[in-house]
Amino acid sequence: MQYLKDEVKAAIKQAALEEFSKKSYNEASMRAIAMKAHITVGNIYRYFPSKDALFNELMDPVWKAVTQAIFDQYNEAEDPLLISGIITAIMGIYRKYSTELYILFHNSKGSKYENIRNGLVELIAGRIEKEMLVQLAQNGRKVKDPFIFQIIANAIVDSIYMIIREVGDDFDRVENLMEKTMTVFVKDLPKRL
Amino acid sequence: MQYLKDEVKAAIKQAALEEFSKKSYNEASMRAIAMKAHITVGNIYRYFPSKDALFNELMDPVWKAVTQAIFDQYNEAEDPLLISGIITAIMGIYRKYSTELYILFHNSKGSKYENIRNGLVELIAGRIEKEMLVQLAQNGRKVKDPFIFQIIANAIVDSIYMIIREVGDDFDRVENLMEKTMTVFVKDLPKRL
Amino acid sequence: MQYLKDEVKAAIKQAALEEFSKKSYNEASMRAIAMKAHITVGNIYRYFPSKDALFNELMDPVWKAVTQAIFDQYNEAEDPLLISGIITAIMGIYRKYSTELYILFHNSKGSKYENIRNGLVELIAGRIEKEMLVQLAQNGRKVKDPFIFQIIANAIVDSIYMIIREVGDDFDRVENLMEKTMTVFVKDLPKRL
Amino acid sequence: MQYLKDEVKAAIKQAALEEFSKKSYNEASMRAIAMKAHITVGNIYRYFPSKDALFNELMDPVWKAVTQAIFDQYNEAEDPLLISGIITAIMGIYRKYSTELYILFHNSKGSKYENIRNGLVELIAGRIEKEMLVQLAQNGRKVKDPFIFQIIANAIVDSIYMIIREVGDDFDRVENLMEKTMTVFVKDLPKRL
DNA sequence: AATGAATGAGCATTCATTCAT
DNA sequence: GATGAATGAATGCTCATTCAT
Repeated sequence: MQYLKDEVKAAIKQAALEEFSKKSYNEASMRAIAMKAHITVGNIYRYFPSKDALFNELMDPVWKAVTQAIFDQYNEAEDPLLISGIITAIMGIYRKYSTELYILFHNSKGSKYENIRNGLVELIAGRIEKEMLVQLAQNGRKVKDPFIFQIIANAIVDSIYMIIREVGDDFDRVENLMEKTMTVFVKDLPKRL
Repeated sequence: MQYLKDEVKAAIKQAALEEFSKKSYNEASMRAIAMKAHITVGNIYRYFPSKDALFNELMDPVWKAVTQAIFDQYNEAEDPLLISGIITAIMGIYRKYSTELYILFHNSKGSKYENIRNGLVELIAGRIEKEMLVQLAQNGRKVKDPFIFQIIANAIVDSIYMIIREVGDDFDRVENLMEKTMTVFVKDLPKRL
Repeated sequence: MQYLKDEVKAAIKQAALEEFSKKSYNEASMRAIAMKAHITVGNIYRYFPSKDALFNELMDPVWKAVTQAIFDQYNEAEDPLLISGIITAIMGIYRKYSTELYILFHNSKGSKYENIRNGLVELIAGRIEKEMLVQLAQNGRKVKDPFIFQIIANAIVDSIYMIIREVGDDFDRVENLMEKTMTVFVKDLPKRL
Repeated sequence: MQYLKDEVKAAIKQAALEEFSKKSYNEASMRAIAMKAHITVGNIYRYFPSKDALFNELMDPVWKAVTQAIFDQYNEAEDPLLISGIITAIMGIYRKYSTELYILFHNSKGSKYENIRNGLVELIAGRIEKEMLVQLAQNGRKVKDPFIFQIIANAIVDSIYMIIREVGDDFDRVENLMEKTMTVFVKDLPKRL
C-alpha cells in the first residue's frame, strides 16, 4: 500500500501548496488543506507532525536554494555585473519551484521564513550601495538618503518575480527582460543618484 | 444625540485605523479596537454592522481618491512630466490619508481593495509606454518587449509601498525619496531602453 | 449586571471543583466544566484566561496556606512534639478548603502543585529523622534503612487527611484522633526502629 | 497457528505492562504499546477488543489474587501475628506480579479496580480492631474511638503502596521495609492506644 | 445608546478505534 | 493473521457576532 501513501502525501502537499498560495502561513487552515486533499484533518498528522513541519517540508528546497544562492554571492569574487549572479540563481530556482517561491516571498508570515525576502533585498542593496559609493566617491559626490538602495534592491527582487511569473517558460524572453530590467535600473546609476 | 454618536464613530474609526495599521485585516481584533476606542465590543456593532464594513468604511475615501486619480489620469491631456502627475496625485492622497494609504497598500489582502494595486500598475505602465514610444520613435528606435513597461510600473508602485511603509510619517523624507526614485527609474529612460 | 458575573464565576469555580475532584488536572476537561456550569466553553475564558489559571485560582489559597505552614515550621524553634505544629496548621486549612486540599493532594498531577504533598512528606520525614537519629545515637543504635522515615511521614500526612475527611466537623473528635494517631505512630518510636 | 498467536498476545501484554507502569490508564497510549510490542496498532484489536479490556486482562490475576487473599483472611482462623498474614499474602502476590501490583495500586484510577484499596483497608482495620480489643480487654482498657483502627490500616496500605512505588524491584529491601513498617505501626500497639 | 455576558464556530492537535487490503 | 491508513470525536483555546439588560 506504499503507493497509496505516496499518493496521499502528494495530495496533501499539493493541497497545502494551493492553500498557502492563497493564504499566509498564519491564516491557512489545516482543515482547508484536508478538505482540498479529500482526507480528514487527523490523517494529515500521519504524514506531517504539524502545520509547521508541513510548511517547512514544502519550503525547504526553495529556502535552501535561495540561501545557498545568497551565501554563494557573499563569498564569490566581486562581480562586475553586480547582482547578476543572484538573479541567475533565482531564475533557476523559480523554474523548479514557482509556487513555493511565491509563497516564500509573499505568504510566509508567521513562519520561520518570513524574513528571507528581506534578506535577499538587504544583500542586493548592500551590493549596490558598495559599488555605487565607490563610483560616486570618485567624482566627489554623495548619496543623500541611502534608503534609495533598498528601494532599488526591492524593485529588482520584485521584478525578478514578476518577470518569471508572467513570462514563465519562455526562457529567452525571461533572460532578455531580466537583462533589460537590470539595464533600466542600474546602468549608469551613479548619474541618476 | 447625533453629536455624541459622531464622536463615538470617529473614535472607533481612529482606533480601527491604529489596529489595522499594525495588524492585517484578519489578524486585527474587534476587542482591541473597542479597547483602543474606550468603548465596548458590542457598541461597535451599533455603528458598523461587521468588521468588514468597518474596514471598508475606513478604506473607502482612499480607495475613491486613488481610483479617481487613476481615472483622471486616464482622461487628462498628455502630461509632459510623464507619470509625475500620478505620483503627485498619490502624494496628495498620502498627505491626507497616510495611514489609510499604508493599510490599503499593505494590509488589504483578502478585501475587495487588493486589486487597486494592479490598477495603478496598469495605468502607470500605459503612461510610460505611451511617452517612451513617442520619444523612441523620434530617434527611430523601438522597444523589443513592451513588458518592460509593466516591470517599471510595478517597480514604481512597489517603491511607493516601500517608502510609505519604511519612512512612514516623515513627509519630507517621503517626498524626497519619491522624487529620487522617479529619477532613478525613469530619468533618461529612453537611453536605457 | 455585576451580580450575574459573580454568580457565573462562582458557578464555574464550583463546577471546576467538582471536575477536579473527580479527574486529575490533566484529565479534567474545560468542556465538562462548562457543561456543569451550564455555560459555553468560550465563556469560561471571559473569567479565566486558561485552564491553568482556573486551577491556580482554585488552588492558590490552599497552596499559600500549606506552604506558609511548611515555611513556618522550617523557621520555628524545635518543637518537642515534633510535627504537631504542621498538623494543627493543616487542620485549619482543611476546615476552610476541604475539597481544594483533596485536589491539591490527590489530583494536581500536571499542574505546578503536583509536588506539594511530597514537599510536606519530605519536611515531616526530615523532622522525624533528625529527632530520631539523635535519640538513637544516645543508645549507640542506627537505622538500617532511612526510607522508613518517609514511610512514617507519608502515613502521617495521609492520616491527617483521612481523619479530617471522615470525621469532618466534630472538632474535638478530630483533635483526639490526631493526637492518638501521633501517639500510635511516633511515641517511643526509637524503641521500634 | 495458535502458538504464534500466544506469542503475540504475550508481547502485547508485556508491552502494555510497561506502558501502564509508566503512565496512568488514561495517559497510556495504544500506539506506544503497539510500538513496544513491535506490532501494529490495529493488530492489538485482534487480541483485545479495547484498551479497557487489555487493561482488565492485565489486572485480572492480581485483582483475583488480592481479593482471594482478602477473602481467605476473612475466613481463616485467628492469626496470632495480627495482620501479618495479609502482609505475607500481599508479599507473595508482589513477588509474582510486582508490576501489576504497582499498576493496581497507583495507576488504576478510573477503572473498576480503584476500590480494591478500600477492601484491603477495611479488612486490615477489622483484623487489628479484633486483636487489639482482646488484648486491651485483658487489661481492662478500652479504645475511645475505634476509628483509629481505620487510620492504622490505611497507613499500612499506603505504606505498602509507597514501598512498592519507591523501592520497586529490590525484593529484599521491600521485604525489610515491610517488616520494619509493621513493627513501627503495630508492635506493642496496645501500649500506645 | 451603551453594556458586556454569552454564543458558536473556528483553530491546531491527539488518539482510540475501524476497516480495506 | 496482520497491516497501517483513515476516521471522528475529543482536547485547550480564540474571536466575530448577538442580545438581554
